[in-house]
Amino acid sequence: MQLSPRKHPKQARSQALVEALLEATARVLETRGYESLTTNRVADVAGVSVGSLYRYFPSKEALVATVLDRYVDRASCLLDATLAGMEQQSALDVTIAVTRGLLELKRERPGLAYQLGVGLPDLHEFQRKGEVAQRARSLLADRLEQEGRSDAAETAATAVLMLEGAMANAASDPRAIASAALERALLSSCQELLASPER
Amino acid sequence: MQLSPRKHPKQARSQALVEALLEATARVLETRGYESLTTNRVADVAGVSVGSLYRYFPSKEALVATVLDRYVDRASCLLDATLAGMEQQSALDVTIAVTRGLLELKRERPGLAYQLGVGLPDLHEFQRKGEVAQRARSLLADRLEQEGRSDAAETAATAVLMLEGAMANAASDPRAIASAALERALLSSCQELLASPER
Amino acid sequence: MQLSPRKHPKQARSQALVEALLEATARVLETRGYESLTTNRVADVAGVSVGSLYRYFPSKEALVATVLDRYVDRASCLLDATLAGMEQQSALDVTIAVTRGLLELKRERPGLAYQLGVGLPDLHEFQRKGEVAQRARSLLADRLEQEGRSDAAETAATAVLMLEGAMANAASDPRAIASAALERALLSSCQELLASPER
Amino acid sequence: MQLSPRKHPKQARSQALVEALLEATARVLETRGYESLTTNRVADVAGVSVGSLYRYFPSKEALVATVLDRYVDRASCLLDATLAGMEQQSALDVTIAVTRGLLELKRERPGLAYQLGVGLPDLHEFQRKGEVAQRARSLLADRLEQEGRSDAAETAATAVLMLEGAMANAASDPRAIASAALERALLSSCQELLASPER
DNA sequence: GATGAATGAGTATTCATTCAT
DNA sequence: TATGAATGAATACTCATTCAT
Repeated sequence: MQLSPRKHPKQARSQALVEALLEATARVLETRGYESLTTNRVADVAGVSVGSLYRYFPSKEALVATVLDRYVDRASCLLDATLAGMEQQSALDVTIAVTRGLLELKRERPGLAYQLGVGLPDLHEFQRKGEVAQRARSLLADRLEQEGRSDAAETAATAVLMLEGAMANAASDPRAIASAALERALLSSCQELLASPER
Repeated sequence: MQLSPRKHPKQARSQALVEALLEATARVLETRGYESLTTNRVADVAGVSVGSLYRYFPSKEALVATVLDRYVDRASCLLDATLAGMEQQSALDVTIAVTRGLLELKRERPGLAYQLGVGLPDLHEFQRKGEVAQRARSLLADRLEQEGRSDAAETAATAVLMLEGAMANAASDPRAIASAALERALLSSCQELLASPER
Repeated sequence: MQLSPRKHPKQARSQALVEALLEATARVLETRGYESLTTNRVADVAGVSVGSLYRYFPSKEALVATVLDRYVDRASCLLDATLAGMEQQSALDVTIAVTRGLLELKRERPGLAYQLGVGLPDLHEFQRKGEVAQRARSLLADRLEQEGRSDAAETAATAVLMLEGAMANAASDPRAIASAALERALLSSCQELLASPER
Repeated sequence: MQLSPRKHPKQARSQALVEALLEATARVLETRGYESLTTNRVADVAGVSVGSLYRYFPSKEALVATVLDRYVDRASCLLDATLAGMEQQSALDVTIAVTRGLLELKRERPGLAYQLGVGLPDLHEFQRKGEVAQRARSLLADRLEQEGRSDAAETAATAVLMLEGAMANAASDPRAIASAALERALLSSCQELLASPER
């Protein structure tokens, strides 16, 4: 019996393949956009055959959807993590913390953030795209309501849409998304929107 | 007796056809996105044959580019019109006025605004997409510099990116783009970003 | 009652139209070749509408076939005219005379001769293309037989094919078709082929 | 035990496919002409899908150009081979030898020879069509000059044009191209044109 | 399992032909 | 009758997906 150098050779290989494909997809998305993403190109970049691609992903859309899923998962976890220790804090503080986190996330791979944020067609398979925004919206609405805001839902929706749009758009320019000015601007708009009691 | 209802029957027909095609293009864009826009579909929706489409537009891209052009033209004129009577006013006031104008424009056809804003691939034919944002950026930067802001360029870039992204994203949801809260939020973020001297 | 300036105004106009179309067809053939000949291009060059083209010619092929017909007719008449006064002369002399005549004809519009000779696809409508050659062949064969040649048919076929091919090909280069050397060469090959009793 | 019937299965298959496509192209050319040659028809005749055609040939023109290339290559090699042992011989003898060789080549597939010779439109991709004729012309001109002919260039041009045209045209009729009379006629016209000092 | 050649439905575009004005 | 805008079948080519090796 061998000293398991790898848990499950077969599964490990599969996993590596899947990873290579997802990374290749992300890279093609960043460099060429969804319009130019073909399964053959992805397979090439990943260094595997198209056949292998189709062993692990049933369609081109499923491939991209998985990249999206992971991104959404990370953002969603980040949301959870941020929320974790902030049960007692204000909607504004939470929003600021979340915004900072998401900004940081998007700064890692601005091109990918941009393409996943605004470059995907509206297909059934890509529904999760809006998931984080939705969660953030309802979370924020709840808090605002707890804080006695009567326009909680509306304000939350607005804030999320604004922040998301601004970040996704800024991600089209790596320098813009990285700028401190953007961060300041986003945070101050949060403040304006959330800090004060409604007028 | 009617007052010449049509100047030139021929031209009127051509014009009607062109309009029908552009409107069909806009509709297909709104409902299916660029990815699913085919020349045959546009011709179908316009109620004409593909051949007619190609009599007036040399390519699919030219067709979409014309829809884009018109939109950009309207936005650009709006920019000019807004600027016209505001030579003496502050960067903030001008930005607020422009933002209101653009918001109103995008409220007309949110879906179209969304697709033209973020749904087009980066083709040479669609270069004008960023034109208004660019003009707005340099205009704003100039004003800010006149007002003595040392971070004029950066602030202008940030403001435009934010506003543009926020509006385009909000346009994906007709109710969001129409909401008064969004307008308030955008304007207050303008205020935050532009009103005060840098800190 | 008017002093008929033109016999039949209507017919005259029609005739002018037909001529314009045929000349335009010839010109397009010369300058662009059959591959690039479109009915719209011909109508443009003729200065009339496509609709008018189709009033007088049922199809693109019919149009080209008519140009071909006229050319074949001219060549055929030339053949008749040449033959007319030569009933008593040798096969060689007749062939030389005919060759000279055809050469002269092809020198008028080398480009057209070339395109009609070798540039047309093998369509049913263009069958007359080979007519002159066929007539020449049988005529020549008869004479040779009268002169006692046992290989009359074969020799006639060979001579015609050679002369026709050589002339059509040479017509691709206006200088070549016009050269005295070509004429000398063609005539001497006639001599070689026809003058002597078979060996 | 077989002696490696196939070196590389993969390569062998590709090669077979390419051959099937080229043969199908030649056949469609022979039977229908370039005008009627479509990629789908070629693929059908070859018994493969259009997609496969495009795996090996980037365009319809490239496909036909390859058929042409092979033909031109064969003719060009034949020219070289014929020339090889004839350094000391007369222009006439060389021309006769080359003519005989080309005639033999064209007799293999008269229809293909005809279509490649006169049935292709003047496209950039088909430039090699005139290559053999050009080489023959300059080769012949050189020899004639060495032999003291003052009209070397002109005579060479005429001879080549005549022979080429005659052969291509004769190839339209399998019996004609195969006939001994044609060969005799061509050779005697060479003789006439080249043998004697100019008159 | 992996491969990549093969497939063929789908898309942009052209052009002969028709027909409303 | 003349016009030329409109039609739509046909063609070159692409790319997601399959399957024989």
